[in-house]
Amino acid sequence: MKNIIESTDNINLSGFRFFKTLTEEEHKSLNSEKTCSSYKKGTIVYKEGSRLTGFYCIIRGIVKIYKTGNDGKEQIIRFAKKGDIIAYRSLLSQESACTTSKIIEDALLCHIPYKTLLNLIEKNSSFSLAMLRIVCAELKEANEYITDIAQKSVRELLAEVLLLLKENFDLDAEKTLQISLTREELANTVGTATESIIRLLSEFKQDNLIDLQGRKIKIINLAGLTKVANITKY
Amino acid sequence: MKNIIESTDNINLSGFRFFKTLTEEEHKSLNSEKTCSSYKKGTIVYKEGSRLTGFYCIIRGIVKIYKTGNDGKEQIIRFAKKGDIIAYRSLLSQESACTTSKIIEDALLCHIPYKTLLNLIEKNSSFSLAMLRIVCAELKEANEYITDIAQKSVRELLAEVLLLLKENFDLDAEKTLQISLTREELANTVGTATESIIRLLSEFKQDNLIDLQGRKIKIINLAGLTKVANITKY
DNA sequence: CGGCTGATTGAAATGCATCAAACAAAGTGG
DNA sequence: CCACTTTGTTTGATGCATTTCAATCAGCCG
Repeated sequence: MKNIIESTDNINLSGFRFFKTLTEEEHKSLNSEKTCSSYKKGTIVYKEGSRLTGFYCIIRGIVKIYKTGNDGKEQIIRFAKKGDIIAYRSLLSQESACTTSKIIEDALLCHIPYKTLLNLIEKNSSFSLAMLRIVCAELKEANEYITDIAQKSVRELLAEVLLLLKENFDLDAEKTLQISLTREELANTVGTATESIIRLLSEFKQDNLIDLQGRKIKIINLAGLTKVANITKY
Repeated sequence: MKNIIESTDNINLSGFRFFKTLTEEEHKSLNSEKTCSSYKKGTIVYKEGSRLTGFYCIIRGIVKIYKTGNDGKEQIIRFAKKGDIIAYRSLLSQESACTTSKIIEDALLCHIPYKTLLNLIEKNSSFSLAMLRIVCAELKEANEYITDIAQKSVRELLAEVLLLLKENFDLDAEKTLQISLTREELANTVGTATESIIRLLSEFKQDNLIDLQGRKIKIINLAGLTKVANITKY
């Protein structure tokens, strides 16, 4: 476990939105039953097929969650960041993990045991409802992504993914996307070939929609990108 | 509401697996608070954007759940049958419906008010857990579908969809798929053009994987179809 | 019978994947 | 600290699966 570089047990989860509904009592036991660890970029938190002992709450850093297709190709399902929880789906279903999760930006995660989760669900109906709403929100996004991936061209999809990343990870003062992905990771999100991503990105750059410097992506024409993405909402 | 042809309030929901965890007391109030109605093929149960007052449990019949893409094309998310519940996702999130659901085989549905659902979640933690597991199961399938749709060829996908339909709706003694879809509906499930479905189906027929008689699809070579679908599991 | 929806086939156009090669960057070990 | 290996990026050329457009046909209903 050389990739877990420090053990930090003085984290308090009470501030995270996910645990808003807990009583003081519950907060106490949650904070004593959790285990926080820091993870280096590249570390795998859990693998497809492994048994899970709990779920994780992300204190900081970014995690990519992906499935391995039948041809071994990775399909990125989502990126999780501060405040998000991961691994809860398979845990609740009491199945082996059906995704792999990998740190893509140095992270601090809290592990919360299954028993603690079950206890909260049993004792605190507000928590259950909050939990239900989280799963429902993720299901909604999954359904929307199915629709997009099934109907849109790679060009539209890439533009949309850039916009989604912007929503989730924001831009800095120079409009640079605050998540750094390889071209291959972008390809594995969109479900296309790395070369296609490269070509489309440089087309977007030529069209003055974005600017590129290595892995840094600046979004310089939001409206234009939205148009390319063929999005009606927002 | 001319498409609701009868009102049947003598249905007892206690037998359905979804309500297994309810106490006798809860069964009673559930059965008194629900409203059952019969729907003709073609009827829309609820539309994208509409406000929901409750969710539905399917007593019999088949319902297709779809989203409308930005170009107006319908993307079928799933087919629901006896014992399944629909509309619960948007209801729990307290949002307008983000899918449309349409009867594709004459159906009998029970409407269960939001209040009743909330009450069950509040009072019965076993029910909450069961509910959570249902949403998690649907999320799992959605994630798997994302991976397939993003990575597989239309040919592989169609084979897989036929197999999924077989799992969910079975075959009769003559190996005929017990769900009848138009070519367009198949196309809207796979996310492709109707013409592609037609061509691929007749290729499958030529390869003696399936047999076609109008909308009836017979699966005569399960192993072969599985191979075409490029599936490792099962 | 005409009108409508769904199914089918053909031909042409194209978006995207694949393969190949070269290059850049970054980390490793002597 | 430099050669080496590895990993990621880029560009070009080619092929193919799938879309699109067009036309015809079959079945069904009022």
